[in-house]
Amino acid sequence: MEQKIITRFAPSPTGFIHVGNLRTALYAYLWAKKNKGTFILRIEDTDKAREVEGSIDHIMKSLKWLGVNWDEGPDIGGPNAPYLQSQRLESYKKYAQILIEKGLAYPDPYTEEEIDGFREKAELEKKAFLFREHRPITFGVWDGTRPLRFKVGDIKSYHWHDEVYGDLSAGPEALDDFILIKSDGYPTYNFAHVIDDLEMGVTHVMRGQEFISSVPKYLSLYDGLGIKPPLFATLPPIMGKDGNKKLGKRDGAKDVLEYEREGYLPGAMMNFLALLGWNPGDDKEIFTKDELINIFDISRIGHSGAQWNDDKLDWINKEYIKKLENEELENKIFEWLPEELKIKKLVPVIAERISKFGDIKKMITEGELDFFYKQPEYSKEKLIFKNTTPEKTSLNLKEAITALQKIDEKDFSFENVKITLMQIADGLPSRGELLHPVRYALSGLDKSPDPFVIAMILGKNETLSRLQKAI
RNA sequence: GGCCCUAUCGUCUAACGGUUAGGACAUCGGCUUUUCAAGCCGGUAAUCCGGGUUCGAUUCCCGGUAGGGUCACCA
Repeated sequence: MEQKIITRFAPSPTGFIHVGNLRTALYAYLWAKKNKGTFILRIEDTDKAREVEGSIDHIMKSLKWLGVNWDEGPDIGGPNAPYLQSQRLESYKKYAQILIEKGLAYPDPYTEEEIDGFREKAELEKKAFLFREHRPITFGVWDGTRPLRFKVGDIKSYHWHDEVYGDLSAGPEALDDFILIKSDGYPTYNFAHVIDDLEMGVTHVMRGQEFISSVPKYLSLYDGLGIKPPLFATLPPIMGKDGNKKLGKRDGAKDVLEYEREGYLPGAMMNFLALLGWNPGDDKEIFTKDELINIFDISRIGHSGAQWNDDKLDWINKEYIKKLENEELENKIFEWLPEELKIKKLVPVIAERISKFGDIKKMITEGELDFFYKQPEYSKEKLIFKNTTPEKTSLNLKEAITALQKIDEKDFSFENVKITLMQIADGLPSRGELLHPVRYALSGLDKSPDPFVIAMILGKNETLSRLQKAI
């Protein structure tokens, strides 16, 4: 029988998880679901100094919004509960004890100042700082008040396989006596995640490429513990939109819930995130969540960093808006509209003009929609098309009114208005001589939807009255 | 500085050594009912450089260069 695939996402509650980290969660989720496996949410709250109140809820809300649902986690429990590292201290102590007994862990005898001194010296000599070069000859007894360090057994080069990057290796410089348990009793990430992954049966560790250089450390710990490491799948970095820097909160990496507030669809965000560093191998770019789960494959994750691209995200989101069923589209758009603009006929006009629902807010503040519910104000001069005269314009408009008058109110559709107006316009030297003043009289805007749509939405009476007024 | 990773249009990327180097976003031009949007059609645009290996390198190897990561009692 095949081994069950178990993946996890393990954020620390130090604020919101930005969109870059969220991709890691997504890939781990997709891989688990594709293999009918388990996706675990584990909270790495071992740094009490950096912990931000409310983060855990915020993180869970973010994942839920995106549609990344966990099978085991702090809120729903699971066979390996608890899923908060701060509640798993006994486990770490147990394994720390094992390492101490093997002679592979020892209390750090130095003060922080002394270590800073070592570090500065290394920097001055342009060398990497290695604690093991200062390893004490004899180890004291660990009383829990000193940091507990791991003693690297074999100082050697490590070679390992990564599911994404292939065969990797690093020299002995990558190995060091890192801290297992801090002086406050909490484990470090380096230690805790290894123990948790072991106890939770995690088969694939997916994480950002910033952890590659630490892998030899983990490998040496697995060796010391005498356990087989899980498979590693390292993800390429996501770069910020302007620089080549890794995407971080400083350079604009946003909270996903910020995108929710801007009116992006979660499916579109998932789609976009999936494509940032992964591709299906063909030209398809728009996927439903199920399609993504079905087609996702670790082997097609790229190796190089991808730049965040809002344009592409907007395009994908628009594709998602186009796919929305009428009723859902209407509901979504109405959420952003004031009462007087909740006009059914307006929905398609707005829909084709936005790439995210937040754009509606902009349309409203810039007055682009006002004319749909109130008589616009405009200048007389602009009513006249290019070289025509006021007299000619008003003559054309009168002809239009007469023709439109003949359409029955209930037949005042886009098509009928268009046929009627076009018939007159085609008889003129330039169609604009009629179409421009009509459009302008109805909207009062330099840029607006076409006159037929506007007329259809306003209805026969309002349309005629505005044209009359223009004359 | 040590160690590590990466390198195809502006951006995301495709191309199990043999392609007119493909697609998408963006951009530019045209068309479609005057403006805007949408849509359709079309254009511009890339294998970082230098050596090998090979009949043949975007592809494999080496070296440069450039970018990124890491060297915490952070994860």
